[in-house]
Amino acid sequence: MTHDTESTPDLTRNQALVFGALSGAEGPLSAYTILDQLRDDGLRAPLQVYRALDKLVEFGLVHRLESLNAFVACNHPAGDAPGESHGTVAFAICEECGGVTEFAEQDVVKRLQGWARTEGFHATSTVIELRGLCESCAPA
Amino acid sequence: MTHDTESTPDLTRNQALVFGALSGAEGPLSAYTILDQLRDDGLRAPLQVYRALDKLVEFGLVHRLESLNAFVACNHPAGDAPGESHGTVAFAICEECGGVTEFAEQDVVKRLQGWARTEGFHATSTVIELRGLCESCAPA
DNA sequence: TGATGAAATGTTATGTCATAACGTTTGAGG
DNA sequence: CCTCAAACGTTATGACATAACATTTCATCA
Repeated sequence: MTHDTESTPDLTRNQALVFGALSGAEGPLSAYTILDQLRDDGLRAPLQVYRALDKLVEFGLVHRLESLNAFVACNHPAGDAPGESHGTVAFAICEECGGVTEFAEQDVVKRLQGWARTEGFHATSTVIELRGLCESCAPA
Repeated sequence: MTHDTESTPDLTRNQALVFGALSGAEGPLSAYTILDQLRDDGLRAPLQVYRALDKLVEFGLVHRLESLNAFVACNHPAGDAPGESHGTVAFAICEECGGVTEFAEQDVVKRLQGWARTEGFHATSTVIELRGLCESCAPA
C-alpha cells in the first residue's frame, strides 16, 4: 500500500498497461485495439483488457463511449478535488478525425436530474454523447 | 404510391414486419431478438433486420439505444406535426424491468447546442440516455 | 410495352465487441 | 505461515454488426 487518502488507487500491472495505452492515444480505442498494442507486454486475451477497463472506469480514470463501443482516458478540463472527482460528463465525438472532447455542463445535468426527480426515476448513470464534426474538421 | 405530403413513408414488407415487432414489444429489442420473432414470417438473416432498422431509424419511427445495443419503437409523448417530427430526444432506461421512457427536454438540448456553438462543434446526432430504476422498480 | 435504374431483397461469410467458466497466482493482514 | 479476497491466465463461446455479391421489385418514361 502506498498510503492513499482517497486519491487514485494503485494500479495493477494490467491496469497500468491499459491506462497507459489509452493515455498515449489520440482518440478512443476499442478493447481489441488496446489488446493488440499490448501483446508485446504480455497481454494475450480480451478478458485481460476488459477486466482492467472495468476497474479503470470504476476508478473514474477511463470513460466508456457507448455510441462507439470504445474507451478514452479521462480528461476533464480542470479543477477536481481528489476525494469526490467528477459526476456526469458529456462527450463530443468528431466523426472525421476521431477526436473526443470531454465537457461538463452542469445545467444539462441539473435539468436531467430535475426530470428524473419529477418522474421518480432513480438514475445511476447518464450517457451524453454528441456526434458530428469538430471545429477543425467542419467545412468552412 | 399512396400519395404522401410528407408523413410516414410507405413501409416495405420487411420494414413493416420489424416495425410491428418493435411496436408490439414491451421494451427494447435487439436485432437478433427481432429476427427470432420474425423467422416464421420469412426472415432468415441479421442483415434483413438491420437494413429494415436503418430505414426505420431514418424515418424517425424507431430509435436505437446506444447503451443497450437495442431498438425501440418511437413513442414521443404528444404533439408532433407530420412534416417536421421530433429532434433530439432522451431516454430513461430501467435496469430492473427493462422499460424505456422517451422524453424531450428542450432546455437540455438548447444547452448542448449552446456548448456546441461556442466550441464550433457541428453535431449531427445526440445521445442522451439515463440508466437506473423507474419509479415502479425503485425501492420504497 | 418494355427498357432502365434505384431501392430493396436474399444469402453466405466474416468481422467486431464482450463474457462465461475454470483454475492459478499474488499479497496484505491476522 | 495461513488465509481469503482480488487479480490473473486461458479457452471457449455468445452477442452485435457488416462486407460482398447476386437477384428481384417496381415506378418512371422513351
